[in-house]
This record gives sequence, C-alpha cells and structure tokens, in this order.
Amino acid sequence: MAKKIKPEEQISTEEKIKEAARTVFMKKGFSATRTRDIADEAGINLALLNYYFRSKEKLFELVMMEKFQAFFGVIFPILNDPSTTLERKVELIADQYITLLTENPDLPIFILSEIRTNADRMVASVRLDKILAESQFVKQLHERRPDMHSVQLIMSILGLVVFPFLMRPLLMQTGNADTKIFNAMMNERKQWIPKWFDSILNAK
Amino acid sequence: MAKKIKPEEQISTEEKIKEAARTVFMKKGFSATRTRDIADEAGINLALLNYYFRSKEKLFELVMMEKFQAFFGVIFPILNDPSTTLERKVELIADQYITLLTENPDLPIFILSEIRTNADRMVASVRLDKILAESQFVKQLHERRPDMHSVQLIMSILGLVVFPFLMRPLLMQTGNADTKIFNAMMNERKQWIPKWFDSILNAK
DNA sequence: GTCTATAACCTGATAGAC
DNA sequence: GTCTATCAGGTTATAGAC
Repeated sequence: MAKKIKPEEQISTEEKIKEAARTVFMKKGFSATRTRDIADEAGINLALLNYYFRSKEKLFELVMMEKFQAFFGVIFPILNDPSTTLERKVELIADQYITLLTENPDLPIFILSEIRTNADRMVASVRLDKILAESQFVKQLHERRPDMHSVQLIMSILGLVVFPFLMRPLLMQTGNADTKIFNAMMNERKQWIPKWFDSILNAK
Repeated sequence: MAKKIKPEEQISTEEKIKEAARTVFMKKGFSATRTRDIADEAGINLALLNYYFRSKEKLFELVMMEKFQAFFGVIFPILNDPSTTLERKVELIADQYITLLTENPDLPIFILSEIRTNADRMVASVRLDKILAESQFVKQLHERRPDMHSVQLIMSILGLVVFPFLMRPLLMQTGNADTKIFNAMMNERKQWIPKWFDSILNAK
C-alpha cells in the first residue's frame, strides 16, 4: 500500500488527475463538469487538482489539445501524403477514422460542442482552410477533377464517417443498436465509403 | 412608452423571455447559460424569469422541445409519404433540410450537444428506430433494394446534409468561408446529394 | 505532496415592496 | 406584473497543518 512498485500504482497523481479529467470532460463538457467530479474520479481531493494544474481552465485546455490533435492528427497526414492516390486517401481516411472513433466515440461531439460554446477557449487558429488548400489531396483532386470542389468533397467524406458517431447516443438510447451492432455498421462503412467515392471520382 | 399599442411593444413579457431563452440556450447550451444572461437578453430582471417559468430547467425544456420538433419534424413526414418515390424523398430531405438549417445553422449542434450532456433531461423516448422501421422509406427501400441497410442510408443522407453545419464554426473561424460562400456551398448540395443517391439506388 | 477547512465568488430561486 | 434585495446552496480556488 505504501511504496511498493506495483504497475498500477506507478501512475503518478498528476497522471491520475489528467486521466480523470479526460473522462469527465469528455462526458459532460467544460461547463457541466465540476472540478470535484474530476477529483472524485481521480480518487484524490480537490486541493490537489489545483496544486498540479493551476485551474479548471488550464486542465481543460490540456485535455482539449490532446483530443483536438487526435481528431485532426489522423486526417492531415493522410491528405498530405504525395505517394498515395486519391482513392487510397479516401480508403485510409475511412479506415483509420472509423477505427479511431470506434475506440473513442465521444471524440467528435466533444470537440464540436466545445468549439461552439467557447470558440475563445479553443485551440484557435487551426487554419483549416490553409492546411486543406495546400494539401496534396487538393492538388491531386484539382488535376484529376478540376470541376469538383475539394472542401465539398472532404466535408462529404467526413460527414459519412463522423456523423454516425454523433447520432450514436440517439440511436443507442432508443435501443435500436447496441455497441456491437453499431460497430459492425461502422465497419461496413469502411468498405462502402471508398467505393462510393471511387464512382464519384470516375463519374461522367 | 406606457400602453401604446405599437407592434413591437405588443410582444408580451413572457414571449420576450422565451425568445431570449432561445437565443442564449442555443448559443451556449444549458450548462453554460446563466438565467441572468437570459434576463439581460430579454431586457427584464431575473425575478420575472422565475415568475413566468418556474425554473431554468422548465424554460429549457420548452426551448428544447421546440427545437427538437423543428429538427425532426421536417424529416419524418417526408420519410412517411407513400405518394413519393425514394428518389423524390431524398430530394425533398436535401432541399428542405438545407433550407431549414441555413436559416438555423446552430440547430444540429445544439440538439446533439444537449443529448450528450443530459440524456436524462432530453425529450426521451423518441423511438427513432421504430419510427424509421415503420416508415414508407424503409418499406420502399426494402422492395427496391433488399440488399441495402436503411439505417445506413439515412445516416448517410443526414451526414451529407447536416455535417457541414456542424463544421461551420470551424470553417468560419478560420476565415475559409463567410456566410454567403457557405450558404452557396450548401445550395449546391441540394442538387448534388440527390444525384448521388440516384446512382447508388440504381447501381450494379 | 497531500490533506482539511474555508475564503470568495457565482448562480438559481424567492420574499416582499410597489 | 415588475422590481430590488437577499437567501441558500454550490463551485472554484487557496491557506495552512501535517
């Protein structure tokens, strides 16, 4: 109980708090979360939270930064890889995103909610437009199909991949699908979405 | 200033509060909203809010009910109309939804956020699954393409229609698109999405 | 580093005058 | 019906003992 080095107890207090913060913030969002919830979840007391992280806000920023990176860190490298075709990029996005979100289904709603409520607290200046405009994806698309709008296309891919996870609470609540069924449906999409875009990219 | 009946001043205090509640709740969500914000927005004082509506919660439920109905009230009648084809249904959903959301872009993020944070406070039991399963849309799809999963298809349609509005804050923040450009893009989708689904429904 | 206790502030709701 | 004033309770953050 004291200073034995059992693997589970190696986790530092700081990390325990951070992990608890991830859990609670992800579930309730910034405003609905009380620092006491996090302290309880971490199994420590409230004062310690302020000792390690100066404030609720600082702790939140840490978590948000992580999640933001997880959310966008998957897509940008794929879009920017010069060595893959457009078709392959779509395939990779569908596959990797759905895998990520299956393990982390609350990620999209968390990020989108917090952006809405507190655009200021957000990781500002992500320059989504620039990053996209200068990407290999856009370059390749422009060469192949100058008639297609890259933002439209990317919004469509993301919509098909991400939206089901946003609807998930609503679908699960009504008992229409348990986790297993939902995940199976998402796995189908991994095949489905690339095929769809193939036919669009080669249409007419 | 007293009891003149100028049109703008006919608005009852009750309605002024309700309207303010719509604005503030939609922008910040339940938890981040303070009743004082609503009172200020309505130009009345805090006590009056509790006089007309018993509590913050009651007022919120009112607003949520409205918005929920607006969000789902468009799609259900379309899905259930026996006199329209599948293609026409997709066309109507794309057209009417995008029109609705263009006027009310915060609607989806509001509803989805609040469902997450407070599944309990939500308009429970919407039985999305039942309503869908018994819809004309599902019946027609099953006859025409028994190989296709109706939930998948509906999630896809909604994803293509709704997701851009969820990304909107992120796109607008980065200056990639102002309102006019964004709306133009959404209008394109009114044509685009039905064509897409036509080719899917008639594929292979 | 970790705790208890509490300060300082905020928020929802109500009492009571007009 | 509408206001001011205030209560009661909750929340973040800190002081200070160990």
